[in-house]
Amino acid sequence: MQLVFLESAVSIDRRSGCPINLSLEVFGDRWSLIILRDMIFGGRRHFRELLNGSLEGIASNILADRLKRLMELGLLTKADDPSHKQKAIYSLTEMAITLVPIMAQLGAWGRVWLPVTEELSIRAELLEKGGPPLWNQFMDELRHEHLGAPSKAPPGTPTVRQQLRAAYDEVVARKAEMPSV
Amino acid sequence: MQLVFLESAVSIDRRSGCPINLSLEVFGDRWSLIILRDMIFGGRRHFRELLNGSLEGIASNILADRLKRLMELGLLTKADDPSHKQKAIYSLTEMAITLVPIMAQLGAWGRVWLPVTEELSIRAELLEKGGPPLWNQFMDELRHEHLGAPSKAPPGTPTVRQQLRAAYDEVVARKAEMPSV
DNA sequence: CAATCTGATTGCATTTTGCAATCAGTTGCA
DNA sequence: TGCAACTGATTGCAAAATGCAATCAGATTG
Repeated sequence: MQLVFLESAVSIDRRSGCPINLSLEVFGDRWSLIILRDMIFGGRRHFRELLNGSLEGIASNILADRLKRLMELGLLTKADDPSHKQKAIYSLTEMAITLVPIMAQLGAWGRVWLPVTEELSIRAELLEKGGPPLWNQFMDELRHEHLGAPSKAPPGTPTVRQQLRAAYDEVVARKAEMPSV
Repeated sequence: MQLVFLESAVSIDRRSGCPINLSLEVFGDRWSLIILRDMIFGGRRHFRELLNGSLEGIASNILADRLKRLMELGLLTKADDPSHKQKAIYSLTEMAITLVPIMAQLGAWGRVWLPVTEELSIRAELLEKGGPPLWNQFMDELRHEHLGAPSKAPPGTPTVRQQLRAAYDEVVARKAEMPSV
């Protein structure tokens, strides 16, 4: 940690000005992207939701550290929850919302080459098949949720997250019916 | 490190079967993707080329460790160099070649949000503008280079790597002419 | 007023990382 | 023949990151 990064208080190495290197310096660790994944696809906004909801079992000190770091890097913001004076709501910034295409490509690649489970990869499959139009719809929904942007969705259309959720539930239900398959 | 990963000798945690998580377990570190970037975009094939050529200055023990790991994960293969009995040539596998879209998206995102330098981001810009057709052409070229696949390129067309290199050289030349801009 | 829930923080042992130095075998050249 | 340079690594060591368990104080609920 040596050079000041942008105008924020976070410092990162800046080993080089290569975009791939700089991106790696932002999420080249085992947890940052997992947290963002849970916020983007799981809709989690609170510390406890992220702590207990994650399949991978992040430790609370690491979660606290990464949330702080992601805020300093400009990927998250934090606000008070009106319903509970100690509760904080974390929001994605535009910078984080535009990670959706990267998440989609990562998911698509992992689905092909790594030992994914069916119920957890159905979402990646849907996202891949939907392509950039679906990614854009999803990003618009996230802007509505997290940035208060006006919703562009025609009323009555299911949200992308609902579609992903429905596909997941369907696989889980099918697997429960036919446990041997 | 607990569970055996695929059929290889490498073991990784398998914290969950989520494709994004598994992808992160493959390159959720600061060096693996840098090495693959230098092989894909820089055309590097030897230990020394990777060691001395990288802008970020990887240490030799880390390079050795990551090359071994990437081989065990199925992203690289190693072969003897006929010209030198101690020299090894590293090749990308299909698994690694299909990272091109991820690299392109990472580069595009980093170019927008991080303090990249112009000469290092021109390639990301070109790759973004070229879109999937250019990515596919590039992947075909890599298959030809690394897997011995027949070349699909019409004779006389510049390779994608040549195009990227030319764009980089142009920026460097322009900046040398007008150092104040 | 006690139990529970909130978002953390602390201490500590283990693991991973990164730098510097070093290694033995191979090659090129005088 | 001899020796320097180059090959792909390996080793030792200090520093940093990680992960677990315990703990915290304030807010809310029953």
